[in-house]
Amino acid sequence: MSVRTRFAPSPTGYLHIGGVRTALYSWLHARQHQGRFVLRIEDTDVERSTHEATAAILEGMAWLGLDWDEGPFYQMQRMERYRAVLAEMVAAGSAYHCYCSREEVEAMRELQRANGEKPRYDGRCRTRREPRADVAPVIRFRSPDTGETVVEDIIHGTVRFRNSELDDLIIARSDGTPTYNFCVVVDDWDMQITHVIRGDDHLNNTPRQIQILQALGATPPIYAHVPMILGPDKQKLSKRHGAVSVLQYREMGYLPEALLNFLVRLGWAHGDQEVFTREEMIALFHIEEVNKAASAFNPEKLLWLNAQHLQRLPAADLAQRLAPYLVAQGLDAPACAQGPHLAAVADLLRERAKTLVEMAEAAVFFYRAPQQWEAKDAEKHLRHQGALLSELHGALAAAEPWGASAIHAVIQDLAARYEGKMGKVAQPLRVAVAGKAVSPPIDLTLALLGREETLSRLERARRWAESRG
RNA sequence: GCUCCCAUCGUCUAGUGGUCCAGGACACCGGCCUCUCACGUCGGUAACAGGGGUUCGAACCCCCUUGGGAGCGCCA
Repeated sequence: MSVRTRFAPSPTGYLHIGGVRTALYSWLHARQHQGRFVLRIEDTDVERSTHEATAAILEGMAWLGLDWDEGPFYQMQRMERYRAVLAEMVAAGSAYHCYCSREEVEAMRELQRANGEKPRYDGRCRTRREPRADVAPVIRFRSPDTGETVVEDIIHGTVRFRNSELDDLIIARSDGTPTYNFCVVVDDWDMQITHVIRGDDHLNNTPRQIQILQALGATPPIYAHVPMILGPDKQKLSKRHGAVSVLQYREMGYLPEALLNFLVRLGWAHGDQEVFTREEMIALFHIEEVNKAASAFNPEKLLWLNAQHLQRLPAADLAQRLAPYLVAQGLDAPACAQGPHLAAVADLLRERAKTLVEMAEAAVFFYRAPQQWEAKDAEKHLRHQGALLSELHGALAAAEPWGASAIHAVIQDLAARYEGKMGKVAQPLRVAVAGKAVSPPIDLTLALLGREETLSRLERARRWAESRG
């Protein structure tokens, strides 16, 4: 049988980092087995589900390149099917109507808790014959009282649950809508999911789902419960840890492949390899090698990985990814088209930027002359340098042909006359042109900027220096 | 409280009974490179939670303790 996996988020919020990792593992598993990856939206919680959340999930998946082969399926559109299965189960006696009020059940649980027991429904409606006229019943699954249910988990191994621990759970609300544990089972069954890969917070639900599957006469899928991702402080990952939504990472200038690479390594390793391409992940990842322990999210390592992937991107590709971030810096397309070739700029900037946002910030001066110089840098490198700037202007105006080596020669010649240090010349030049004391190598920078723009910026700096004495 | 899961450097991990006085990566600290900032490179600090077993031998197997997490919803 060919592999079929699924990702089944509920649209009650953004697509978060933890969800992405289980999606990634499921996707990877399907891809490496030439299987199918199914996307299913679990929207049966009408109260909390929103269209915005659904849209954010789809957008996040698309950005990450986690493409699905089937779906998205929406559970709300499968109500008829659920009702039919529910009716069959009631008819077969594997489920029954329960007329207990919420208050009654709550009182029951309260008492059990007081006695130090695990709160559970006692099954008092199992044998009820007559419906209560004034209450809309829920439907409960009739769970076996004896024996045990065994989960064979790819990651955790064999996990045993005594059936006496599991009570008769509600599978349909009093308004007739089915609940989570029931929907997943029917869906995974109908969609012929072979491998259920999900967070290990679901491990405790699994025996119940297996029991329902058995009552339905279906064969349970293979389960893999992956550990959770914690915040850097080892606490449950939440908003106070900063970004948890994938789309925020896009905003912050991360590459999807870097985020995926980071996530795949959280709980899994392939020897000493740290950097993986999408193809390598598909080829090398194995769900059975995933760790059992939860792992902490490490933002510094993600940043480093992002830099690694920035390093490896072809220049043209890099430029294309960078463009939207330039717009965010206030540069429009025409402005960029007039300046130096973006691929060349990006290529120059890549090894000193860890995110696309940083790279965009560093790229701005190539397309827009600095409005003012960084005060400290101007004070240190421009002031009293009128003569030097003037000489530089003259020499660069004469440099032939305009290019890094000619520019380099100009700087060297001048440096020989200014204490012999390159820095004595390069720094004033850098501040004049870039507006600050940090930029890529100055010869390469000027070569890209162009002679005309360079001279005009130099001239402005010279006037400033002379006006300041 | 009950049930289930988990436990190697600060963090991500390698390690599946001897080749481990525990390897790699991020971060951190130092050197080198250098026109700035970075990149790169060389080196350093740093861990098998504790206690019992099993074994000639345990990071690796078993048990207990401790610590962490999850579940116990007409949420998913």
